Amino acid sequence: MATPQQPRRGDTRRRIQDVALELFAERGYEKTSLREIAEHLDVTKAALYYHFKTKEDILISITDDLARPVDELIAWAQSQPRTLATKQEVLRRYSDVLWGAAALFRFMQENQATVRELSIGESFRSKVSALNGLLTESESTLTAQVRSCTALFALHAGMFAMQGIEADPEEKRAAILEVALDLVAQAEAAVTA
Amino acid sequence: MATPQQPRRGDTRRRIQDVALELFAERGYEKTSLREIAEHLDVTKAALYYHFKTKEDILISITDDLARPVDELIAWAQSQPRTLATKQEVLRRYSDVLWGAAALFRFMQENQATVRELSIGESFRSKVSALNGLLTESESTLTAQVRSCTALFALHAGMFAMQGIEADPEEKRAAILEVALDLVAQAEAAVTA
Amino acid sequence: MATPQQPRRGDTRRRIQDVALELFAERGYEKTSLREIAEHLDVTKAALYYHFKTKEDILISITDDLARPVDELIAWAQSQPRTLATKQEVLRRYSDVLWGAAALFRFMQENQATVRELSIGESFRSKVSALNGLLTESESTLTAQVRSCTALFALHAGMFAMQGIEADPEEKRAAILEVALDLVAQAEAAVTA
Amino acid sequence: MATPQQPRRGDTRRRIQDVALELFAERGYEKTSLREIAEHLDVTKAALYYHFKTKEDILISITDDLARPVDELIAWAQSQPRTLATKQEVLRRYSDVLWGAAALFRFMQENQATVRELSIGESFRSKVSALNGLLTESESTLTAQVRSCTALFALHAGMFAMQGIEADPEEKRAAILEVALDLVAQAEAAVTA
DNA sequence: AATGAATGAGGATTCATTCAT
DNA sequence: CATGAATGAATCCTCATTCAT
Repeated sequence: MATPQQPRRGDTRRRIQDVALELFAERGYEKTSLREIAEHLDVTKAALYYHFKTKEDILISITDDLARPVDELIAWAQSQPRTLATKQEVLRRYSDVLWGAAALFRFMQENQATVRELSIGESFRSKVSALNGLLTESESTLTAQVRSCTALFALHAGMFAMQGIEADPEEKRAAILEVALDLVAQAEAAVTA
Repeated sequence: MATPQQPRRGDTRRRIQDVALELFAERGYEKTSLREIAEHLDVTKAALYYHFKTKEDILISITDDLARPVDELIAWAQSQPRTLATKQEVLRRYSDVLWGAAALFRFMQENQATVRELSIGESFRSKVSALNGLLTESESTLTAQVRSCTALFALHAGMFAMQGIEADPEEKRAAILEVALDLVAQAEAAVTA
Repeated sequence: MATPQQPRRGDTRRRIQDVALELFAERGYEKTSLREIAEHLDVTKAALYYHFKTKEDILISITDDLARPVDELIAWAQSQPRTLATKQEVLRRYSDVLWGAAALFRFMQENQATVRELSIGESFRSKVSALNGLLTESESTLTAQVRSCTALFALHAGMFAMQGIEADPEEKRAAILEVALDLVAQAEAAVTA
Repeated sequence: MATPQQPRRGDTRRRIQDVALELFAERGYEKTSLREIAEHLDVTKAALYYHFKTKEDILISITDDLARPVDELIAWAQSQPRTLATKQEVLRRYSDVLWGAAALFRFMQENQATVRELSIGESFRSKVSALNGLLTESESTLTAQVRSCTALFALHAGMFAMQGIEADPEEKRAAILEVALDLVAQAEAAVTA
């Protein structure tokens, strides 16, 4: 039965991703150097290059792994009827996805200027855009569209920006979701009315 | 008479601020080098240092100039009764402030990770926090609090993140404000009820 | 076989130290740029940073290596009786140490203003001070104390400042040592008398 | 009459020299920037250039003013018989000169590496050399020559390097002079014997 | 699977100096 | 008598990346 004490073998790749994401989210992409990442892992910079072609590649690999659920969510939603129930389920699931990979989404939100110039930028933007499209009916009121859109951003903002509100994290998350659900409901109401 | 060919003459300091903010907002703070700024202005890097002590100092000076209205708004709000009307007026004025210095606030939003490590980070955070405090009643429902908070972020997000919605900018801005106003109204209703 | 054409191979670190010390002693610490050092070695500036964290670090490493004998001398002297014989042996050995790392001590002497602001400054000062304490009896005449002190500085000055006197280096060194030995003898005599 | 309150007029040139010397002696020539000097005087860098052609020029002017006594001393000594009495008087007067312009000589001693590359370097070296020549008889013993030389350096070292010895400054200075006088006496004795 | 040694490009910053006003 | 504005050259240092071993 192996030596569990050992710093694991073979999973270096994942450890790099973990540390990199942590640092990227903490200090920003540009301000995080490969030297830092390597030092945190007690490895050489060159070791990183054995596992990844470039710095950007590390980020891409992280995104590939962690953002897949968003694609799955979009795919699922596209196969459903465009009802209020679906939209609300999208929000519920999106909330799960967001909290499941909080570090990555925090990173995306706090490094938008940087990410925009990276290859993942476009793909991320298009995902958010797709989600938005699923929630919004382009023929409805401008106000209704904004409401749907806001529902989405409420979830985003809720992850980190609402630290002013003190409450049990899970309760807070529930409250945020509630507000978001309500927003799409109102948006829908405007159309149906 | 009138303005001669070269627009330089004492206004270099302001020109630096303008170009810097433009580039910071466009490409991010870290990725914008002083060389770039200097080249855009057709000046030497050293000239920048005649006007500002450090790179960060350029940003600080911009913030000092452009974020003052936020402080004024906060001061005003603190002298008003904590009624729904006040809160809605805060949102209206904040919307004006935001659009009046769009580039700066866009920068702040898209470079959060960077800004957090800069001296302006804390001061910006505390301003948003103060505004939040003015909109939120800490003894009200969690949901109500989230709603107030969301009103604020709707304005923020509205500036750049809602590009999916195609409409006349002014109309869109009005719609966003309307949603925000509605959110605080709903929050207030919960308390009063 | 034997040493091939290129003498590089793991000894880069030492080569940097050698060239750096040479240039520091020749042109002064501030006036010696890392570019110069790199060029003398036919390496990139960045290579220096692979081996040393900072410019000051290069100097520190040199001092660590070359000033050790002084510490050993101090330690030895402290384990001996405070007799004239011991003091004279201290001077003899110090003379050896000084001439054994002439470039470093020349540097220290000719860059005092600079060194004072560097981390090695304090440690160097304290070494000289310790040596002085070993030669001087604080309860003896002021003149006697000055004489002991002068003995030490005669050795220092002798290394470079006495170029006016033309003579065989070794003979000159012997003469300087003789004068120094004589000075402590006179100092001691005053006490004993 | 007149306004003595005023920050003096016309003596700016001297004030620059004073501040410059103070800073040069304190932090070293290279590490003292013209900006620093200007700031200490509450003037613009450009103002310095009104009074002096270059940074080096400031130092030259200081040296010209303060080192003149050394030239006078040398001239006087050359007109005297080469007796022990003369040599001792040279030391006495040199001690006065040294303590009369302590900052300058401290600077010279602690910035030798820098000074060597400046135009004043050669002139300073030649003065010390001339003094040495006046104290030393080239046909005497090597040891005797070293003794004379050491007498001179004892005075130099005495100014700053003997801070380990605690005593009233004037008494210390007297003791140092005594040791120096004694050294040339011993040197002379060897020849006469 | 990883290291040791190095590079080239570029970063922010500082300096002595100039000159029109 | 002095300033305000600017420059060109240099500084130390950091970074992502490479490659032979």
